[in-house]
Amino acid sequence: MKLVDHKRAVNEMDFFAGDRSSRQHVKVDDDGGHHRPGLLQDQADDVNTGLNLLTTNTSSEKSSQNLKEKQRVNQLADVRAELERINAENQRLKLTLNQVNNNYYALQMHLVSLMQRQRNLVAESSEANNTEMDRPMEDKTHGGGIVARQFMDLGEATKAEISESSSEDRAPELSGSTGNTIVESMERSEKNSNTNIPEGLPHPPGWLPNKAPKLNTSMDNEQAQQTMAMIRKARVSVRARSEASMISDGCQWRKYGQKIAKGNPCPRAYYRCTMATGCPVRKQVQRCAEDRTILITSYEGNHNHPLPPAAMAMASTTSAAASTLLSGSMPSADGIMNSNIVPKEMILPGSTSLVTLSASAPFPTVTLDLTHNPNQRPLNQLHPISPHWPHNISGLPPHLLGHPNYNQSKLLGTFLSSQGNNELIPGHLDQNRMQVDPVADTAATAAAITADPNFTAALVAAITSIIGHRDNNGNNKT
DNA sequence: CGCATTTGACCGGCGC
DNA sequence: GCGCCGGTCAAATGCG
Repeated sequence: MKLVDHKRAVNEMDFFAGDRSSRQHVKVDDDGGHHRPGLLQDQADDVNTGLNLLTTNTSSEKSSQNLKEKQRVNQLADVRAELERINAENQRLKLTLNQVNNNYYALQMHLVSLMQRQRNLVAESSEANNTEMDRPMEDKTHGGGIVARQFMDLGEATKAEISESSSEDRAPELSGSTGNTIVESMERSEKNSNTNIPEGLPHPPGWLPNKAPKLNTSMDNEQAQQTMAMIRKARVSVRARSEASMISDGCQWRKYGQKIAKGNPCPRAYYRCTMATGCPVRKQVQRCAEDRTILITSYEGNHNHPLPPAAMAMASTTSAAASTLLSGSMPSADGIMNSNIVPKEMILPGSTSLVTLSASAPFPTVTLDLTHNPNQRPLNQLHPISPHWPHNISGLPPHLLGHPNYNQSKLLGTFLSSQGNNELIPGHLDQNRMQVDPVADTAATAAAITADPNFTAALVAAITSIIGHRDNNGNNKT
């Protein structure tokens, strides 16, 4: 019995899944309502026409009219069914198109990074490659400076890529394009790239690799771990004036804790994203001690699920900002903040928002200050617009940064590669030198990070999304 | 009754 | 080792 049912079901499936022309032939029989596959529309019309011609008395006229009406109803039903089918097909095509787009951009990113690497190879071919072997021990001997050193070494990251195979480790990533987050892609990278460690590159115990995801180096797994850890730790804070207890960012949050933090009488609330089970994103909400009308919201982590449009801007901003911040050649947060080259705060062009790279936090933090009005710009404000900012990231389609499913490690990697291109970054950056001044280098990078038009675009998108949820008085609508 | 929030306890990191 | 602090857990409580 079940077998028979199954067979029938399959037949029906085949019937509806048939090609369009045969589907169009499906008709509902006038009297029984039975499906009559194979009956052509024009044939039905022919029947109809014939009946009309034969009508000579009123009863047959009535019946023919009924038939006509029934046929019209049936035609309508057919059209509706066809519409639904086309809609379904349209949805499938949309999904396919999205996947193709993702793959295309992934490939584009890969190509750009390969070209970048090739350029670096050519530029450095004349220079001696004599520092790679010593660096790990050197790192080890710099007591207490491991983390800082990780950032310092970023400047030399591209050099390490010289002797490395190019695409093997990245291939799975590229073909996949299914990763939603940096973390996910890093985890995949970790799985894919932990073999064949060259003998010439020892890994002393306690040695910590560069933050930069070189993606195809022999130290990929360690670096991936480091980067993952940093990305998990990286934060984006948003300061906004709001009377509401929470700014609306389009995501669903569940409160899991509240604390009175030191130095602020206002309690800090802890939320986790509940839009998907296991989503690692957390956020903290706290009022500013100095100005209770200012709400400070900190985001941490990357969503592991697609986001509604309302949440996309913010989420992409947090992850983009975090990855951008982390991918920059920062010697350390302190290195940036202590540098007299790099501005501590910058105003986004075209907006009144303040972007701060935080040094005090134990992890990299980008703060978007939306509380300043145009007439109250703070000190140290700059407009670091750089027309020469690496085009391989600014050339990305704007929606890419906001795409929740885009594998952001590619942005990370490509962006990193761009750090080594001295044609593109004006000023202090010259990564092709063997000796890189880490302070000047990273200082310029930090400045350039914030000057990145795409980064600012993402920030502006986030700001817009927030402002869109606030009324003229700065209060949340929700 | 189920779900969300509250709140005290607990844990790990860090500085002294 | 100890205390402080930030972050998280989980039982209790509240609410629709």
